[in-house]
Amino acid sequence: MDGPWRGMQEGDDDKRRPHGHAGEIAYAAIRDRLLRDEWPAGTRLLEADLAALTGVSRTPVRDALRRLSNEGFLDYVANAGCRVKAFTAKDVEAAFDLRVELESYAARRAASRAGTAQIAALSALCDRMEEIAADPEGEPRSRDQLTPLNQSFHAVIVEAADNPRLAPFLANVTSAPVVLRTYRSYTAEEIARSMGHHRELIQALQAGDADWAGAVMRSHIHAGYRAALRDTGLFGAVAENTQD
Amino acid sequence: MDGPWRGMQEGDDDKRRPHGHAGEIAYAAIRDRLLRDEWPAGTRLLEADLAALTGVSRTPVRDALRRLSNEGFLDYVANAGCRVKAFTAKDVEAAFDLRVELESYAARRAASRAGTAQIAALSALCDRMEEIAADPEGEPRSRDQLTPLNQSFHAVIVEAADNPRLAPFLANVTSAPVVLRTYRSYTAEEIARSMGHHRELIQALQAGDADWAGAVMRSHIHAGYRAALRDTGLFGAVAENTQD
DNA sequence: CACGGCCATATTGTACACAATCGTACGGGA
DNA sequence: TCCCGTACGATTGTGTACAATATGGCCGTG
Repeated sequence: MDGPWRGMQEGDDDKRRPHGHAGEIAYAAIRDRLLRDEWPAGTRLLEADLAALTGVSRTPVRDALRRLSNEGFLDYVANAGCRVKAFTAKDVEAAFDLRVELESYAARRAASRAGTAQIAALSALCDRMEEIAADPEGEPRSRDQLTPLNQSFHAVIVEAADNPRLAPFLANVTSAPVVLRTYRSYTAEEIARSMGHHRELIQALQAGDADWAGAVMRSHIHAGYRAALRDTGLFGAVAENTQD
Repeated sequence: MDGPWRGMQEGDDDKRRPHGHAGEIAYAAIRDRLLRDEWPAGTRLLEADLAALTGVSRTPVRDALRRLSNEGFLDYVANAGCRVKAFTAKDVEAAFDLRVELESYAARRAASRAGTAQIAALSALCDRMEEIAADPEGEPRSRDQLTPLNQSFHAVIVEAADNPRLAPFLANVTSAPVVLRTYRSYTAEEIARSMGHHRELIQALQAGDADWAGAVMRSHIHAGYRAALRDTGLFGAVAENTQD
C-alpha cells in the first residue's frame, strides 16, 4: 500500500490494459453490479472501494460514477458521494412514459424510412425469438435469451428512424434496471402477445403506415409497463427501508 | 513548477473557490463560449488550453468536456480529444423533433396536473414577455430578454408534467446552440404568434384539456423549428469548411 | 437529560506527474 | 517521385498526493 506498486490486487488479469479503457472497465463493472441488484437501493458507493474492486484508480471510477448518475442509476450529491438510486413506482412510470413517446415516435419515423434490409433483419429477429419462446425446455433461461433479441429488435427500429439524437436518449431511459428486466416477469400469454406486436409492427412498417406502426409500438410498451408494475411493490419496499 | 504553488495564473480572482465548484466553473465557462460561437465548428479543444483559460486544472476541465459532449455540444474521440460539433440541418431537425414529442407530452400531462400557482406563474411570465415584446425600444436587446423568460415558461410546464426524468432529457435536447437562439431569428409576426401560443396553452391547461394543450405545444415548437431552419444554411456551410 | 458546538476521521475534489497513444514529419528505399 | 517505416512531439489517460469538506462522536453546558 505504500510504494509505487503496480496497482493491481483484486479481480483482474495482469495483461496490460490498452490505455484508454480503464474508464470503460470501471463503468462496465459497476453498471453490471447495478443491473444485478448487487447493492440495495440507498447504498453509498465509495470511490476508493470501487477502485479496489475494479482494479483501476479513483480517476476512471469517478468518470464512471458521473456517467451512471447521468443515466439515472445513481444519486449524486456534491462533496458527499453517490448512492444507488431508489426506484419508486413513480420513476418506473416516468421511464415507461418516456419510452412510449420516444419509441412510438421512432416507429412512426421508421414506417417511411425502413429499408428492405432492416425489415429483413426484424423478421429474422422475430423468427429467432418465436423459436426460443416456443421451446418448452429451459423455461427460466429462455427469458434471458429473449431479452437481448428484443433489445436488438427495438434497436433496429430506432436505427431506421434515422434521428441521430434518439438512440442515446433511449439508451438512457431503457437502461433502468426495471426496464431491462421486464421480460423476466412476463407471463406466457404476455410473451405471445409481445411476439404478436413485433410481427404486426413489421407489417405496419412494410405498409409504410406511420400511424399504425406508432400505435402498435405504443401498445407494445404499455404492455411492458403493466408487467413491470407488478414488480414495483418490491422496489417501493426496498426504497423505503433503506432511506437512511 | 516545483513547490506547492497556488496554481493560479490566469483570468481569475484569487478569492478562495469553495471546493467542489471548479468543475462547475469550467463547465459554465466552456459552455458559455460554445453558446457564443466563440469557436467555429470542428475546432479541437485542448484540455491544457481550457485549463489555462478557466484557471482550474485539467481534471475538472475533463469532467466538463465529458458533460458537454454528452449534451451534444462536442464530439469526443477516445485518445484524440474532442472537437466542437458541426451541426447539420439533420441535427437541427433531430433536436426539434425530439422537442416536439417531449414537450407536447409535457403539455398533455400538465393539463391534468398543473396547479393554480403554476398557472399563475405562467400568466405572469406571459405578461412580462408581452410587455417586452410590445416595447418598440431596444429591438435587438428585447430578443435576448425574451429568451430566458420563454425558457422559464417551458420549464414551468415541464415541472407541472411531474415526470422526474423529463427535465434532464429536455435540457439535453434544448441546450443545442441552434435551439437556444431561436428567438433571435423570429420575425415580429412570429413573436406575436409565439405569445399567442403561450396564452392558448394556458387556457388549455386551465380547461384541463390534454389534447388541446399537446396540440398547441406541437404547433409552438414546429413554428420555432421553421425559424431555426432559416439559419441552418449557415451551419451547413460552417460545418463543411472546417471538416479538417 | 437534552442540546449545541467542537474535534477527529472518512471521503470527496483538485492538482499534478508520469505513461500510453496518436498524428506528423522526416528519411530511406523501391 | 512516391510510398512506407520510424522516430519524435503533442495530447490524452491514469495514478497518486494533497486540500477541502461532510459526517459522526464526544464533551461541555443549560
